[in-house]
Amino acid sequence: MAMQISGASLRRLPQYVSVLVRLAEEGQRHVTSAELARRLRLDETLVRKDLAMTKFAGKPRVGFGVPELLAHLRDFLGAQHAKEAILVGAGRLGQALVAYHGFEKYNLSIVALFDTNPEKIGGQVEGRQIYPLWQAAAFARRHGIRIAILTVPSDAAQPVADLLADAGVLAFWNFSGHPLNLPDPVVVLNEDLAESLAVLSHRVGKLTLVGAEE
Amino acid sequence: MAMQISGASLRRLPQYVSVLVRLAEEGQRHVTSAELARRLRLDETLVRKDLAMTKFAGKPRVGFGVPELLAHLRDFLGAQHAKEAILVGAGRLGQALVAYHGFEKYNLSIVALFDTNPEKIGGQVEGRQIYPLWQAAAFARRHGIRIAILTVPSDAAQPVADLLADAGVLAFWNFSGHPLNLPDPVVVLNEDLAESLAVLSHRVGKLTLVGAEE
DNA sequence: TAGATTGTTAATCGATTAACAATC
DNA sequence: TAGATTGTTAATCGATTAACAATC
Repeated sequence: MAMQISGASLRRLPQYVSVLVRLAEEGQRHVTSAELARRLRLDETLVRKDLAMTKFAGKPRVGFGVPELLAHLRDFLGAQHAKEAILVGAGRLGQALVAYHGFEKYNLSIVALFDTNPEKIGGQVEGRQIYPLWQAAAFARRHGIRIAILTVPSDAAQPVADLLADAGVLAFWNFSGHPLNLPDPVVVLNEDLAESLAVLSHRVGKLTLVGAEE
Repeated sequence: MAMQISGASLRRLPQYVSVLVRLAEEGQRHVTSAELARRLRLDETLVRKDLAMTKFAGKPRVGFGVPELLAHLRDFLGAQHAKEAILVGAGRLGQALVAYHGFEKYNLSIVALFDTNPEKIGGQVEGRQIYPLWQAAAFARRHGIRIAILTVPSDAAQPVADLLADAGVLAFWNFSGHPLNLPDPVVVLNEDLAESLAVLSHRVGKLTLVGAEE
């Protein structure tokens, strides 16, 4: 019992949140699963299942309370606890992530950046200091950091992750493209642009064969 | 017949490519499905199925020819045709993508950037010119651009995509976080950091409950 | 030949969709 | 009450894994 929510369901929750935000702005009090499904092009049963997984109950004949569901989902998504993260690799992608304001919704803040480039060290990005990489593990240990965002070159990913895991980091958001190998309780979320690009490239290849018109 | 390859399989192909590149550098001539599976933590049957979907045949008792399979997969992933893309939204994420050199492997080049910010217009990123947004559709039409990368704010995503689709763009790589609604032959690949962050945030939330030690 | 490894068919698993009973 | 909508159980679908026959 207490069924674990699937990754696929979890990925849909932010989409519900974003629709609910719009509905709340429009002052709508309730929404049906059919309406949510229509807006997100999902099956309405799937919507009810997803919401049921978060333990939120709707009302027959009425639907789901918009502000209540919104608050509930935000809470469920871990927005209740403030979380601090460090970012390793202050290149363009790293800087783009620091500037991305989507984190705040999840109560996640990037408190420091680390890099090996002497020209970057000592600088700031969006008000956060860039420190030398060798200080990262000690920083994580001292501040009890549990989350690290890796935007380092792929060769550096595994050694950096090992160091940080030793220092108590429990979750890695890995943009390096190199799959990480870490002991069990550690959470790794791999983000690989090359994978997506493969899908796009292959699909476009097919289109251009078909679309030989003109 | 001529079974369509699944998105899940397609996403694994770049991983095979990256392992094969390493094996090729080490001078290894052949590799077994078991070895590929071990390195990527997959089931070996899955590896054989994925490769079979691309119509590449291995040799019993020997395995798969490393250079041949590498060339075959690159070709299958659409690396055979040069493809030109434009990028709309020259913010930090857009600039990070322009600087990301993974595209080249797929023979995809970003030929121009577009933005509404007058301070950015006329500037360059990695040698590519930034033009005013209102010129994007005409540019796409004139140069026969088939691929657009959207790194615009979420409100702007749909209207920009509509304009570009009208101008003949067939594929969108959408980083805006706003799901796009486009007529059928058009390929849309949504990349949503918020979805991934939801997964991470929820998993970390669980960990910190358990990890109440210390 | 014998045996390692492929390629493919069958079984399992998990996620989505359909059907429908419960509820306000 | 009647009927719209939820919540849940059953059916379907697709992807992964297991079993095994084909092959060099």
